[in-house]
Amino acid sequence: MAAKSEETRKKILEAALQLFRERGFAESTMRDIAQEAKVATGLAYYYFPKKEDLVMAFYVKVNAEIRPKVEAALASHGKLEQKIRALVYVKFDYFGPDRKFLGALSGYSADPGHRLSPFSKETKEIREEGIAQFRTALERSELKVPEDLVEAMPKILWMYQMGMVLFWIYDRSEGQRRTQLLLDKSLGIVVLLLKASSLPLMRPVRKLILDLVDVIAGEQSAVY
Amino acid sequence: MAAKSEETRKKILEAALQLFRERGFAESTMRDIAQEAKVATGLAYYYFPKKEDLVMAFYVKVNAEIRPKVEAALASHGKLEQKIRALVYVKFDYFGPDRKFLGALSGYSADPGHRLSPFSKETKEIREEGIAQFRTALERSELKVPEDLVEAMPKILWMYQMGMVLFWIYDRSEGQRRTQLLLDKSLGIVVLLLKASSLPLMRPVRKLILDLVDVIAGEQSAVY
DNA sequence: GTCTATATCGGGATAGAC
DNA sequence: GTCTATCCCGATATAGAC
Repeated sequence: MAAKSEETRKKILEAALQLFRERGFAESTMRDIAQEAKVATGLAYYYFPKKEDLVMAFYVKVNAEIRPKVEAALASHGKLEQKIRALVYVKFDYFGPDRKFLGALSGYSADPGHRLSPFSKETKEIREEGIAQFRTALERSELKVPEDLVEAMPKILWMYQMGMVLFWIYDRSEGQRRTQLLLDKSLGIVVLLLKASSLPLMRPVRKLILDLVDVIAGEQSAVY
Repeated sequence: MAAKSEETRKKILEAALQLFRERGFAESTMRDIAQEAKVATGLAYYYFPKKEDLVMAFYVKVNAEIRPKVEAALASHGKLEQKIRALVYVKFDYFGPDRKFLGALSGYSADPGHRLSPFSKETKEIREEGIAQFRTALERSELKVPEDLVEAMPKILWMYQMGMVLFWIYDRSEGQRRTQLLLDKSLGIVVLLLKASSLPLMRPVRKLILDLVDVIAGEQSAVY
């Protein structure tokens, strides 16, 4: 029975997240975290050998908590555009209080070699789940995705989402209006392009795009 | 006559850059740097109050050193595509030995609020110069840029370059072949799109794109 | 103004007692 | 599993020599 242990672990993680939210990642020391959780510093290290491990735990927690919200978003009626928008807004809503914290993390985002990067090996499972959300959105949409794009299109949409989230993180306009604007103006184009890409006429263009996706998310990459 | 002082400053900066190259940014301590430059730690701080200041000095140095190479690239005959490629390759060639170092810096790249970000206020001058390179490339090209795109197009190309450089930084394939592939495959599309955008037919699309650029590089943003 | 030597503060991480 | 005490090291400040 690991109930007690689970309890302590949770207590520490929660204290960490609270501090991360309040002050940001770098500004929260392991000492502070332990103190906030009312345990000894060493104990925090017992459960989370590195400060980064707290972040990984955060990722996993987020993923679990967000799942039902995503499912609700996907279950909604509405066209593909609405579904994509809903998926993105689930993240904005959920991460609302964590913008500052995410800002600190996004430093790692560019480096696929870093454990905490959304493109790393270590976050692969979470990433796959994120991509799957868009796969589902496409499947439940009015769009007939041509066979050769079935694999790539969810990845492209996931990347699009990541871009939006990154922009949102650093969007200092009140209520992140600029991000909303960007989403409004770009989403239409994106969906239009997806639709256009399905025309038989577009086959050569599709080939080009697929090549690009292959290079970016290619075998040798840390991304896949 | 500040010759002596200049000398010392240069010595420290050079030592720093050497260590940054060899071990990376975080791994080089001010102690190490001072030692490498054969001066006391305090002196390094006298010239560069924060470690970041060494990086800003690096940016400025790079900018000066790269200028003649850029001019050579722009003077070359060849079509727009060749000119863009040449501009990007100037950076790859120059930064070749600094890939690891740049990797550490690119952590800041996403945050426009950070001094060292290529999108920050503090790096504005350098950024403007980078954008101007593409403006010149366009002016000297066969492409007739429609009036309403004159401002945005160099910015778009600069962003494209930044993307390539970022990809290159983390490209672990030997000789960064994957980046070359990506450049080969994407550059053609980019130029094609630029050309297509000039057709009068495309006016509504242009409007959309300009709106997007406005939002991304908008007034409220840290970027402009 | 230029430089050295030394001190301080704080944070991640660990060893070992209970 | 949990705690206390401590280590190690980095950034940075400062006192004061030249």
